[in-house]
Amino acid sequence: MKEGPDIAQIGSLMGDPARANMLTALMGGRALTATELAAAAGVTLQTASSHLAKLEAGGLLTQRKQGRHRYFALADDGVGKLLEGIMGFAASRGHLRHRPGPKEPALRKARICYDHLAGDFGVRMLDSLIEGGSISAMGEGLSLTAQGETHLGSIGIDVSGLRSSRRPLCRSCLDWSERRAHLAGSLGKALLSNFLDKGWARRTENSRSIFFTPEGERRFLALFPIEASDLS
Amino acid sequence: MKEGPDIAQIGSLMGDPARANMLTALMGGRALTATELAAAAGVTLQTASSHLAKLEAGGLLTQRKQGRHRYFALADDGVGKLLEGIMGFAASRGHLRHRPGPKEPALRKARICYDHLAGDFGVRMLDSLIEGGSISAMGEGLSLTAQGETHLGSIGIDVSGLRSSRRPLCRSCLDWSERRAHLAGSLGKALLSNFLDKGWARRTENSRSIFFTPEGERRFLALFPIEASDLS
DNA sequence: TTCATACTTCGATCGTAACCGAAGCATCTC
DNA sequence: GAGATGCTTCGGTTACGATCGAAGTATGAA
Repeated sequence: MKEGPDIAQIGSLMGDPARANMLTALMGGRALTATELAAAAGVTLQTASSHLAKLEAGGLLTQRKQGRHRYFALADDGVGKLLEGIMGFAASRGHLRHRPGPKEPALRKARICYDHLAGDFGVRMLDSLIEGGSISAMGEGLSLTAQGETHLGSIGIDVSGLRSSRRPLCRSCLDWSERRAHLAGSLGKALLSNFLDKGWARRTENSRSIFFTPEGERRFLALFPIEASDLS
Repeated sequence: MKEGPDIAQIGSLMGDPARANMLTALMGGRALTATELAAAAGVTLQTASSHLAKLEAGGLLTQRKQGRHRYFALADDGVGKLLEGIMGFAASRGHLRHRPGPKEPALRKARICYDHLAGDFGVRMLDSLIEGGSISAMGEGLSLTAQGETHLGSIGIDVSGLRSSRRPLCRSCLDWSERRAHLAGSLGKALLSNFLDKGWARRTENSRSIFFTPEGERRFLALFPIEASDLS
């Protein structure tokens, strides 16, 4: 009866609304200070501090001191993957915090999922890469083709450099808003960075949504075309 | 701030030890009555009833009335997948309920993971199928080869029948005890059923562990050989 | 040094939810 | 029908943990 890993510990860590809000905020990928996280969770600084200590002790967060600030971030991309998995599940059961605020549509269109692009744009990008033969899909697995390596190289992605990292190049990640897969892994991260570097898009403050400039959106859509017969 | 799916709801559902024990018990794959689950969780029947109602309302469980019994089971394999994901994560962070009881080694050797084989034997089986060319792996994706279809057909697995189901044939599932992948999906389920039908192994009462008979174990190991140069 | 900012620790309050006893339904057996 | 079993609902207790005020520590600025 006392066998196996303990679900309850991490469950209760994520089960508190304040902590869940903090984790969701950190899914934005960048490290945040205790004060910022307190604001995101809607609690005072003392309370936030206590929550953050628990999350860190639980192995979900890491802390980095920098001057008089303490920056917190998700411990690794395993945490991000887990959170996205739970979000997808929660969405599938209708557990939405659905006061469909003004930022909601922007979030569905394009947002950051830990370190890569998600939402409508993220799903479209992967679909287009598969249709164009740059990525081949097998079950839940994705792999970059030789053609894809050339293609992405021409955009400015150094694939061979990514290959040397310990992290998988391509991973599929279930998108909670679209209920379909988008591209994660080091390649997904590199692509998003590429768009941000080129100025096609930028992050927004205090939200996980990604804002595409009109020009950036035009170029993105041109770069990742999809079949007209899209039924969604 | 109030954007996206609500992690906290399902987090708190799994965060209570009694409920976590119930869910873990149901990972055994078979439906259990309220009384059995109360015993598994170590609470009285009234308390269990309340927990079960919450889990059902949260979409994690389904209920089936049969006579004066009520059988509860995981709502679908999405729940199983989620739970296994969390177990793997919890194990990776050392969140074990580790009073390494007498049943622990048996659980690591062979256990049921919702509906398929996990543990050392589960990992070995997948490794062997990949080595033998029956399954090809690409990233996290798995697919059955033509050779594999013939091979498994000779054991008595009707692959074409499985293909017609809506559920994916092959899926990789991260094993929390071995920290490597084992085979899930409808094929994983069919293989386990096959072993049970042949009498090679049987389920144990009140535990997720799978007991192999000496003869069954011999045949299993012969059927799924692995390279001698196994470093584990 | 003095003051301000960032954060943690302590202590006390308070609400919620887990828990069980007892009573109430439902279903099966005889 | 009467009695047993399986489970739910109700009511009241209890304990845990989330919360914040206040005080304490660390870092930086003046």
